[in-house]
Amino acid sequence: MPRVGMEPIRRAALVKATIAEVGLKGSLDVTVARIAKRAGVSSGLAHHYFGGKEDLLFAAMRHILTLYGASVRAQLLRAGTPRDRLAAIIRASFGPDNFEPHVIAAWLSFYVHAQSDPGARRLLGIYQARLGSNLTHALRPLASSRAPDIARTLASVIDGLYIRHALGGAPDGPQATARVLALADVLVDAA
Amino acid sequence: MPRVGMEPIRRAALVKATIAEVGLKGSLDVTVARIAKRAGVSSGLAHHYFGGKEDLLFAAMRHILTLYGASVRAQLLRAGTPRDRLAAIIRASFGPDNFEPHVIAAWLSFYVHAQSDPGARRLLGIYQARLGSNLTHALRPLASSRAPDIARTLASVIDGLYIRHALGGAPDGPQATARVLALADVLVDAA
DNA sequence: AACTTGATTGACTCATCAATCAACATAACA
DNA sequence: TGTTATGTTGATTGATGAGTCAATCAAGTT
Repeated sequence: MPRVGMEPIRRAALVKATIAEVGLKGSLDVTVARIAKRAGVSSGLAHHYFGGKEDLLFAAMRHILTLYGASVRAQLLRAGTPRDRLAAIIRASFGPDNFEPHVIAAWLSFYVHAQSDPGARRLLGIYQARLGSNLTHALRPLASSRAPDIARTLASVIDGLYIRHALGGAPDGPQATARVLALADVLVDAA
Repeated sequence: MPRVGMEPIRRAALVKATIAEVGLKGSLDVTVARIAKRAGVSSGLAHHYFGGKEDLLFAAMRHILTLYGASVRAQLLRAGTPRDRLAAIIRASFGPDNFEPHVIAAWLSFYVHAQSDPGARRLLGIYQARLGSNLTHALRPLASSRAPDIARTLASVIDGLYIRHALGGAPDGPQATARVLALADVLVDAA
C-alpha cells in the first residue's frame, strides 16, 4: 500500500517507536529491527529515512526536548505573577508527559549517552541553559541578584528528583512540583 | 608465571578494569575482552572468576558503593557537632574519589542499568536509603521532625548536582559541597 | 502506454562479542 | 615421582544486529 508523501508519517512513527522501545528496555540498547517492527515498517525503511541507528536516537532525543519546550511555553502562557511563572516552569518539568515511564527512561539514557556523543551533549546543554534561563528570569523580580544562584540550585533539584522518581516505582509529578516550589519559596525568602 | 592465591588479585584487577572501561566508554557497553586486556589477563579468565559479564558489572557496581560507604564513614569519624556530621556526609558524596570522571560515568550508567536489572536497583536502593538515613540522623538535632523531609530534598540535590557536574566538563566537588551545605542551612533555619 | 519517482521489503553480508572448551603450566602434596 | 588443585590461555562457536542492496510495487507524469 505504498502512497506518496509517507515520509513525515514514517519519521514520526519511527521516532515514537524509538522512544517506546528505549522506555521498554530502559536503555539505548535497542535494535533497529524492533523499532521498525513497532512502527509497522521494515528495518530497511528505518535506514532509508534516517541515516542509521545513531540518527534515529538523536531524532528521538530532539523530539522529547521539543515536547518539553512546548510544554513549558504552554504553561507560561497561563502565568501572571512571577511566582506563577516559577510554578509554571517547575510544573512543566514534572508534567505528566515528562513523567511517563518511557519518557523518564529516555531522559536517563540520553543523559548517559551525552557523555560520549557530542551531539547529545549539545542538546542537553540547550535544555539546561533554557531551564536555567527560564528559572532565572522568573526569579529575577523575586530575588534580584540572587536569582541565578537560586536558579542553579533549583535546576539541580529538578534533575535530582527525576532520578529519584525514575527509580522509585511510583512517580508523583504534583508532589515533586510542590517540593521544588516550596524550596524556591524558602530560598527566595532567605535574606 | 601462575602462582597459587591469585583469585583475589585477579578479581580486584578485573573490577578495577571494568570501572575504568565503563568510565572510558561512558556507558555499560563494554566488552569483556577489553576489560580482560586492561586487567592484563585473557578473556577466558574473566569468565572463570566471574560467572559472566553481568556478574562482573555487578561486582564493579558494588565496589563503587563500598568505596562510597567507606568514605562516608571516614568523614563521619572526624565530625563532632551535628552540623559537622551533615557537612561530612555531603563532603563524602562529593569527595574527589566519587568525582573522578570514570566513577561518575559508572554511577550514571548504573542508574540507567538499575531500571532493568533488579540486582542493580536493589544496590541503588541501599545507597539511597543509607544516604537518606545518614542525612536524617544528622539533621535530627537541627530540625527535629522536619529532618526527614529536608533530608529528602538534600538527597535529591546531591543526585542532581552529580548529573550537572558529570555533563559540565569541570566537576568541582568543593563547590558542590558548599552549595548543598548552604541549602541545608537555609532549610534548617526556615521555620 | 511508457516512464519516472518515491515507498517498501526482506534477504544478505559483515562484524562484534559473550561464552565455552580443550589444552597446558605451575604449585602443593602424597 | 606421580597426582591433584589452581591458574591461564586463545581458538572457537553461536548468536545477534547494523547496514546494504536488488527487486518490487504503486502513483503520478508525459
